[in-house]
Formats: sequence, structure tokens, C-alpha cells
Amino acid sequence: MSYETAIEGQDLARARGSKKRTRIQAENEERILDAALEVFSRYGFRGATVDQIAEKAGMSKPNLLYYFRRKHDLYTAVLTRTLDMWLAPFGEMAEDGDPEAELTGYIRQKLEQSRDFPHESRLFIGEILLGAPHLDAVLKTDLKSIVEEKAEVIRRWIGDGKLLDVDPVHLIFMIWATTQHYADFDAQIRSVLGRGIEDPATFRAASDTVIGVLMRGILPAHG
Amino acid sequence: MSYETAIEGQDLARARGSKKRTRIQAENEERILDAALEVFSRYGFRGATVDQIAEKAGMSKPNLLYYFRRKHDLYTAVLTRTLDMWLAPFGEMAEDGDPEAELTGYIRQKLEQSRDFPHESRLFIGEILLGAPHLDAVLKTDLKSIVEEKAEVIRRWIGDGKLLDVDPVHLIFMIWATTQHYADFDAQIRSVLGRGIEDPATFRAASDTVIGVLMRGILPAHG
DNA sequence: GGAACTTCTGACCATCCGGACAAATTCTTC
DNA sequence: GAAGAATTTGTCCGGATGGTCAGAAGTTCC
Repeated sequence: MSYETAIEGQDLARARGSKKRTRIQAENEERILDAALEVFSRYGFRGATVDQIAEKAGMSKPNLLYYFRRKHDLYTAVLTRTLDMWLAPFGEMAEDGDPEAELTGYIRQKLEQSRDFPHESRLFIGEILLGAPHLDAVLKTDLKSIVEEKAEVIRRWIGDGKLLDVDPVHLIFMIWATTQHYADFDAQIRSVLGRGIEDPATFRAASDTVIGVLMRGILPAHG
Repeated sequence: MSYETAIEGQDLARARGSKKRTRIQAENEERILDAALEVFSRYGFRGATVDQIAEKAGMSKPNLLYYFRRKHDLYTAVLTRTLDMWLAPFGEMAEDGDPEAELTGYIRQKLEQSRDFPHESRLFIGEILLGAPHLDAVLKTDLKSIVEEKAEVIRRWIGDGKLLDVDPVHLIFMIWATTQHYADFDAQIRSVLGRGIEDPATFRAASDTVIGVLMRGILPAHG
């Protein structure tokens, strides 16, 4: 599954129709995308400035615009680069596994994502706040279908008596909400706890609580 | 509990030291604040423009700036106006009540907030994404202390054997995450479900699932 | 070591944005 | 209905912002 949008001139190699991308090209584009991720995730599309991204990437604005001709191209490039990786753990949830193990593993992976890639999480919520203008098509097709697919898996587990009867889609939302919360609300969590999810003890407390409450909430009483 | 910041010139009446606010003043300030809430919650502080807010409020930019001299004043005015109301249900959770009823009621109220005041929810997450520059002091004092206070209540319930042994602060985070998710991720939810939390059936499914899973996750097995 | 190509930069431009200001209009009060 | 206060608007300004362009500097490859 690939979410690449077919926008012309998105990056240099594609725009020029050249065969190979140079070493410098690859390096700089990566530096730019990393910088853009940080800035877009904090300020949103409108609030971010090309100058700011260029400075963070360690190059001049015209040079950045040599690689991505428009701010908008850069934004969609960051979004699409991130989306596949972001949804990957969801796809790994297997029907033939043990529901408790599969779901526990998935929740843990999502918490690790929030810890290790908070900018990516915040980039998406910024786009969602805007009404998802750039992701709308992808959400309504690819995301919707993969959610329905996994909801069907959960429904079968419920039918087999392995899970309590809960609405599968809302359960998925609960998992996303509780795990991404640690990335998206980092500043708030840090104010209350004094530390964020990157702190090992905090990560352990968070994952114990989230996994404990959610799993007890959906597993049949044992015994 | 009031979170009013002591910023000079925040609004007209205060800035001029006048005794009463006129009818027109009150009306226009409210219209401006409503419009500002919508725009700031979508685009964030930087991404919002004064022109856009003025247009949505149905007045010219200079006239808006007559009421709020700086964009920044308007932003903090919207934030502070919203914060008290936003945290109100949390304060209502009473220690002497039944834990199950108190927590269920609180979760339901938070879901109603997400349904009825989604802009307010999104305004806050925008501020949090920015690193909470305007709310930092308030979060580290008032929010922190009220969270600690309620965590203590939950801890006592646990001590009395009325709740399972979970980390109270992370439980609070879970409640906030799962309920505000329906406001903050509205666009995503709408893409997947085809409708949002304002739809009665969706609201019912969401609240049944969230309340069901969370309460089963923290209440001692009955029987 | 030089031709051809890629990468980078400084200077520049049009537009947008937050904000100032004086003058015009409307409202309140007597 | 006139004085005085409150409200509204048009116009303007300086700085920021997205983006262009011509040419300089660097790289690759023969």
C-alpha cells in the first residue's frame, strides 16, 4: 500500500525527469524533509515558514526551493513520506494470532511510536485540524478500508468469544487516542508529570495503565 | 478558580479603565471571540489572520483591532475565556460519591463537551502543539494541582477497594484522550465512519464503547 | 583539465500581514 | 437636537513571506 500522490514537480528528480538522484540530492532532500517535519508539526502548514525550515536544514531558502519548488510540495512530501510508516503496525495485526497478544503488541508499538516519533504524530493532527485537505482522499479510501478490515478481524474474535462485545471501530479509536495522546499532548503531560513519555519510568507507567485498562475492558473475565 | 492573565490592554473596557461596557461592546467582543475561536482552532495562532477573523465576525479589521489591539491579546482572551469552562466538569467529580457513577458521569460530560464544543477542544490542542507558550504557567500550577487533587481522590477509591490498582494520573490521561479524540480528530473520524460525534447514533456507540471499556478496565470484577 | 551538468547564492519582487491613524459616522445623554 | 463619547472605516506603513532569476561555485566524467 503506497499513498504517493501524483503531484507534478513534487521533488527535483521527478520534476526534471532525471534517471538517478545524486548523492547530494538524496542527502539534502532528507535533511529538508526532517526539518520540515519539525516545523510543520509545531506550527501547521500556514504557520510554518520556508525560511525557518531552510535554516533548520542548514541551507538558504533559494536552495531549499531548488529541491522543493513550492512550500505545498514540501508539505505533501512530508505527509506522504510519513503515512506509510505511521500505519505500518496496524497492518501487522494478524487475525490468526491470539487476540490478547496481538492487541497488546499493537498498543505497545503505538506507544513506542509516540515515544520515538512524536513529530510525525503531531504532523498528522495538524493536518486533521485543518480538516485534512491534503489527506482527505487517502483517509476516505485507504484508511477507511484498512480500518474496516481490522474491525472485521476484531468482530470475528468477538464472535469466537475471545473478546467482549464492543464496537470494533470505536475500540480502534480508543487505542489510537490513548497512545497518540502521549505524543500530541506532550507539553501538557510534561507540565503535569514533570517529564514526558521518553522517560523510561513514565513509559512503563503509561503502557502498564493503557494496556491494563484497555485489555481488562475487552477481555472476557478470566476464571 | 480563574485563569485570567494580567495582560494589559487585553480588551477595550479594561484598557481604557472605563467603568461599564456598552451593549455594543459586549456584543461585538463576543462576536469577535466566537470568530477567533473558530479560526485559531483551525489554523493555530500563527496560521490565523486578523483579516479572516474580522470577516467571520462581520466587521472590518481596524474595527476588530479597536476592540482587541493586538492579535496576541485576542488569542489569550479566547484561551482564558475557554479554559475555565473546559475544566469545569473535572472539578465536579466528588470524592464522596460512588466511583462508578462519578467516573461514568465525568466521561459522559467530556464526550458531550467534544460534541458540543469541538472548537474549544481544538483550540487547546493547537496551543499544546506550539509547546503551550501561553498556557505553560497555568498548566504547571492550576492544572497540575487539580490533577493531583483528583488523582488523590482516585487513589483513595483504590485504597477502599472500589477501583482496581491503576495509575490515577495515566487513567485521567486516558479519559481525556478517548473523549477529546472525538473533537480533535473529527475529520479523520468523519472519513472513516462517514459521520461525526454530532450524530446521535455515533454518540451513543462512542459513549457506550468508551464508558464500557474504561469502566470494565478499572472496576473490580463484580461477582 | 576542461566541458557539461548540478548545486548554491544574492538580489530582487509582489503579496500578505499586523498594526497605526485621522477622519467620518453613529450612539448616548441631556 | 446638540455636545460629547463611542464606534467604524479608508488609507497607509514597515516588515515578513513565498517565490523568481541570473549567475557564481562546485561536481562529475571524459
